[in-house]
Amino acid sequence: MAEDRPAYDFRRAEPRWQAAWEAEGCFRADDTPADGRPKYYVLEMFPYPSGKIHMGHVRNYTLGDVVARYKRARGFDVLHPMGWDAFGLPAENAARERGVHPAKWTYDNIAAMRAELKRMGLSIDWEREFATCQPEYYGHQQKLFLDFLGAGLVERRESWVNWDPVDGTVLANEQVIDGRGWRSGALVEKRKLAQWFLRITEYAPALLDALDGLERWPERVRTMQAKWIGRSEGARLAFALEMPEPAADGPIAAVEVYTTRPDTLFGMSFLALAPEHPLAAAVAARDTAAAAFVAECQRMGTSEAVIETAEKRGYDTGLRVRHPFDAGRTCPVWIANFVLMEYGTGAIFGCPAHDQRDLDFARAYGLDVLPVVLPPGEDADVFTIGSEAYDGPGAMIRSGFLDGLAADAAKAAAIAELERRGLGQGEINWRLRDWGVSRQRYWGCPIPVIHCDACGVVPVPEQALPVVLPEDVRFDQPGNPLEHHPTWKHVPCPRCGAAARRETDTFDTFVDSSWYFARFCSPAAAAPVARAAVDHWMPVDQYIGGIEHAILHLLYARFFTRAMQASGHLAVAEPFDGLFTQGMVTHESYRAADGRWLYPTDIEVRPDGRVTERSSGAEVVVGRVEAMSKSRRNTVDPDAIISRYGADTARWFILADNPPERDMQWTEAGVQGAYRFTQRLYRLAEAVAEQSAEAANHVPGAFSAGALALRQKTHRTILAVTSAVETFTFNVAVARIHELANAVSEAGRESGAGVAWAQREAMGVLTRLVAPMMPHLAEQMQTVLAPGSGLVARQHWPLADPELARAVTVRIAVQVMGKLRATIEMPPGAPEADVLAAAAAEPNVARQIAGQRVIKRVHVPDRIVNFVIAP
RNA sequence: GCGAGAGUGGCGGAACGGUAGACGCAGCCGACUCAAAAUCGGCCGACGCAAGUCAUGGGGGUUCGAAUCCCCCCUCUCGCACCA
Repeated sequence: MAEDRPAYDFRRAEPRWQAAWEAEGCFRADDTPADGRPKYYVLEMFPYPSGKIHMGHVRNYTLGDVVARYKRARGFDVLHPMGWDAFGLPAENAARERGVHPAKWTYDNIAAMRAELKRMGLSIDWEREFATCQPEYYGHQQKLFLDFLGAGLVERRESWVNWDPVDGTVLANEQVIDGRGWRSGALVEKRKLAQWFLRITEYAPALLDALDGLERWPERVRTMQAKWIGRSEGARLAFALEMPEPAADGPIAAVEVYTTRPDTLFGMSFLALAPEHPLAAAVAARDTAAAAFVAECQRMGTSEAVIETAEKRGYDTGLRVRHPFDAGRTCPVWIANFVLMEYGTGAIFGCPAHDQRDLDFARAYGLDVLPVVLPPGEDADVFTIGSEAYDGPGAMIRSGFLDGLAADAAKAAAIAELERRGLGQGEINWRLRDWGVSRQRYWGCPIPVIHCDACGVVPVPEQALPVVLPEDVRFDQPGNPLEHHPTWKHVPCPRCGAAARRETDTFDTFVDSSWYFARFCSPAAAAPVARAAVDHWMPVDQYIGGIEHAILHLLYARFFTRAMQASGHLAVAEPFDGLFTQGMVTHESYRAADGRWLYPTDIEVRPDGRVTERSSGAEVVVGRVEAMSKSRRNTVDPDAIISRYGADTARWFILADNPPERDMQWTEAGVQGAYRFTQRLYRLAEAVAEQSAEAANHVPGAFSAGALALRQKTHRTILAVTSAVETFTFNVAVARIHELANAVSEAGRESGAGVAWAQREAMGVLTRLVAPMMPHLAEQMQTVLAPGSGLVARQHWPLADPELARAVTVRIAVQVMGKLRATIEMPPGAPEADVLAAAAAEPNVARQIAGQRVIKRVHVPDRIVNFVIAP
């Protein structure tokens, strides 16, 4: 709890130091710096301006600020900008629900959040700030799109969207709840629309291969991206239909299938089509039951998670396909709700014995299960499949010319045979799909093309950019306001001059966030980027953000950077040299007896441990610790925390609590502990400054044992904290800082030679070690310890004296049979014979090995001795 | 459903394959105080008088030695392409 008159008054100090940094321009960077300092570009994922900053932001920007301030202290020229991911659905929802214009809502939110971020004392170059909803930004994005179009990286084609038939609107996946539109409650349908795609699949091999070079990315993010890109080797083959099926575009005689398991072709028992497959549509055209089934599948929406978790269902079309290797054999053709049109060819062959999904489907519909891969050690005559498919290695059985081959060899043999018969060929396939960027919404960057009846799709000429969103739009009817606007879309064709229509779709907001990091290098440039600036600053040296962006945002940004490279905007292929992904901020949740969620500020913890509602005194149920969310009301307002405890306290608690890649739990007790530490450090600085005033100027000739020990602790702490900051283990850095502060306090209890000097040295080091984490407090400590010596924000990171940091003795653990029996103190690097002798001489050890035969003596220098006794 | 991670005292966590529990929070005891708060000092995994034994989600394995490496399982988290 904040005392009435604390020793360190953060309420006065924090604004004062923020003003001082601002006045001295401490955090400004140049687009193309002239001095020779090495560059370091620190970037946190920029926020969506939702209205207020939340603890996730505080955590993200604290982590980034520690890196930025630390690197500055290490002599780097640091670029640390901030902006706003300002387009998106919530602004439009606010417009529909409250009648406020998206632009006003967004800019008001930005103003509020900027003020909150500034109170955190972040070392940001605010002169580079921009919002993606400004024409000065998105106009350049339109230029990039036109360049990509010119480079062949853009395509227009049809794809499926979620359609709300009542609201007459395309729905985002998150707006589809249990198959119904969130606002209308109407059953959602899938609809085909012509849309713009960026051809990210063109870069699939490059995006996959380059993952190996991203050594400063978390392994798990690289793994997730590799799996997402999903390279697979298999075969594409055609199954001839027994009878061609008439269809609108002419009869369909065969179905193409992509498979990674051509070795299991002899185990095939059915063929399954996606509900959107052309053959499924052809069957549905003449078969009302099929049409009903397809329609039902289409009501599931487009989300893959929903499709794959739904019960596996199918419809037997009555059609049959011929087996490619077995002329006499045919298999039924089903339409199945779990087959995805977007992957492969939209049709699969089912081998239930060796694929779990196929097996579940076969069991549900009584289809054959034919094992063709025999696991090692099994007998072919009795081996059967129960409820689990077998996808391990083995030898082929009941597979004609493949019999006896191992599965791998069988794949190659099956592909060779398909090619010989002209039925198919080996193929490398990618799970990654092209990036659909069209959105039927107002609050986004307009796609800069014009549709002309005569000329087709015509790009907006560059001199006509930016295509600016109209401001006079109405949200009182469903659908896209750009579509309804009386004049905006009506323009002459740039090519022939005839009446034409603007594209009314806007870009996916992922496009906005796919190049902002490049724009930050030269935010005022007349082109998307100034070449000299991006060449200097890119790539981002350290990117920091939530793990939830591990795939989409980071993959799109990687693709965009390559596309910008291909179109000559910059030289690098990869945007982020180092990546750190932080965990979420969580909090206990509270519920009243009647089920209402309560805010942490609504509750009270009684001395007896009971938790009650502040207003009524009624008992409160303490729920799980969960990610902070408005719906559960388990949120803590950063602004309130900063007002009550100060920015440094909030920053310190966030860093001290746990490793930053893990979820952290926000607790009141934790914040209070952090607050007490800020006060304690400041009091310690005052006490040391007072006691050692006369010691400040001359180094003592001699140091007592205690003074020397403190000096050693100080210099070891420099090494430990440096290494902890470098490895993002800030919680360990905090622990080491606590230890040094404890050591300074303890040293104060003796009065040996040089103690005061050593304490002063320690406090000077502490000031600079805490500066990246608690920058305001560090400045204040310095005014006490070394008045008039300038801003800590401009000072160099402390250097450890290697002589003082070196260990004088090491403690070696002595084990007998792997169990600890004693520890011994030895000089580092002591000869093995001495160590073993000392170890064996320990009474506890001697007792354990007396009368036993020692068959092995393990000695790991400076760490451990282990005596192994004969059994 | 598929893909990727995580799990250590009452709590957050520390620990190059080498003394499990650093540091902090909470708690307990003491000092200061008329008293409380703040502050300062001490104790603090479980069982045991002790020697010691047990203990890193559960079960197996590798090793002189496993929180750490391997296999199986459980629970939780993130992602699944129109939330950002």
